[in-house]
Amino acid sequence: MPVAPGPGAAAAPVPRSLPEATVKRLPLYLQALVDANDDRMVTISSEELAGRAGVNAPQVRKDLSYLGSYGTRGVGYNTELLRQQINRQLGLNREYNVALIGAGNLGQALGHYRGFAQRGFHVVAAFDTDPSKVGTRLGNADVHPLSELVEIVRKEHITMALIATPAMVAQDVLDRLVEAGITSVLNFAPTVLNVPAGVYLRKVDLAVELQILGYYEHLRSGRRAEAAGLAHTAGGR
Amino acid sequence: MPVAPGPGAAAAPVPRSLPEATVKRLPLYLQALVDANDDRMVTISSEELAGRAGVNAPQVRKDLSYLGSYGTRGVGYNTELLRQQINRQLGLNREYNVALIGAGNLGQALGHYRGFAQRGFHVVAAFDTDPSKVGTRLGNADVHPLSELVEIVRKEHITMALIATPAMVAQDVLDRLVEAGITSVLNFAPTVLNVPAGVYLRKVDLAVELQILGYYEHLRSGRRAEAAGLAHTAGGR
DNA sequence: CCATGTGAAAGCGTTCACAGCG
DNA sequence: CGCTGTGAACGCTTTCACATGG
Repeated sequence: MPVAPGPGAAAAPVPRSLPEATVKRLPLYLQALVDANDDRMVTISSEELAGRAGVNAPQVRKDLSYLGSYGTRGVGYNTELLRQQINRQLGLNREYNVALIGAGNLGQALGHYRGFAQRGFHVVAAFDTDPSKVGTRLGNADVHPLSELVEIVRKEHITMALIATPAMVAQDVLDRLVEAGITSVLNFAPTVLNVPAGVYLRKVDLAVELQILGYYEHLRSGRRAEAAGLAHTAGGR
Repeated sequence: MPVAPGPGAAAAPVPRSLPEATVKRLPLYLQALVDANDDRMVTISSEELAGRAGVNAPQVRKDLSYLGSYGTRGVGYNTELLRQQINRQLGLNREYNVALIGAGNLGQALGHYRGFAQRGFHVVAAFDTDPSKVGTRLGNADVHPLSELVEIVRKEHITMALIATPAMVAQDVLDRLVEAGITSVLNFAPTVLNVPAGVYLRKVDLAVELQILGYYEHLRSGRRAEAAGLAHTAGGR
């Protein structure tokens, strides 16, 4: 429905809006394609790609159809071509400068994580209020006092930020980030944050993930007890 | 894809199967209720709860209706009662023992994270192959060699695991966890893992989160460039 | 009178079956 | 002939409007 590439849109209809669910899977396909390339595969079928990405084949074909027709019927997709197309769609053919706020447990892990730089996301500056952390080095970034945030974000052309602070200060930090002109934020603090329109905020809550896991564990253990005919008082545990 | 709820589970008293989307939001309501309790609120409306959880009011009411009727018409929900009910539904009225595999950057952050224990998830043992890490302490857990995994998991009654290893070894680690009888796993390694039926596997991929963020950043910057003469006010939320 | 609880409608996302094309 | 690309069916989620009951 949103397709029909009009006349004149020959080379690069790049930023077309994709379904959110598809966007979430594209990085998986990308990784699978990189792996397939390492395995010297020149072409790959939707079936094979699906297996490597952990989804099913019709899903892969539907998702890829949103990008255009980059496959060859009867053959499959050219691994390298498809990789480039997904890379382009995701905007990964350029580099991003990222700020990291909070140099505690999680902040340190994020600052040292190599997976970010490998994909073009460079943590170029870290911030913390703790004087004993300021001045230290975190991965490739210096740890600055929070008071310098706005200044440094602008000077270093930072467009994205990771919030890894305690929940209490997360909203204050976010407000400063917005003031500095940042438009994309990944929040690891377990709290709801408010952003003005035009800023994209995404949340990762590790404790929530565990609680979801706990629900299914709980559900299953309840079923196991029932299956054994032990409605209640199912011995110990 | 992981563990279909499955039919046949009719009216069971406590562990009734909830829609997956609802399960993901219950932890948010829980946190909002704890906060509201701290603010001395005895009752709370769906409107107020929605605001604190970052969702909308009809969504809250629909979600809560799956748990039963714990509200009072014309008044709202009793904060403490609702908190208990959600707690019970999520299976958080008991404690879980958790294994942490991988004591690198991310593993250390997870091992020290206090949010887990606060919610009843206790990391009681950590594992790593690196001899320099084995024997050290990580939060409340000792770091053991990976070879002792099966033995210790059984001895410590561990039912859940966090995989924070390099992608290369994640499948091997998972196989051992399954062998040891673990049924719920949260995987932080950026790779697709295969589990037998009956084991619930959930994945958190930090690089993927950043790539999704990058897509929307890219999309927006493309739009800004296009916004030469087209007055198209932001219609987002 | 007010906010909950809920059918019904609308909106998305996934799955399917097969037409289309190399 | 094989695998892609896609319209259409299906199922899950969200939204809405309002009947319900304290």
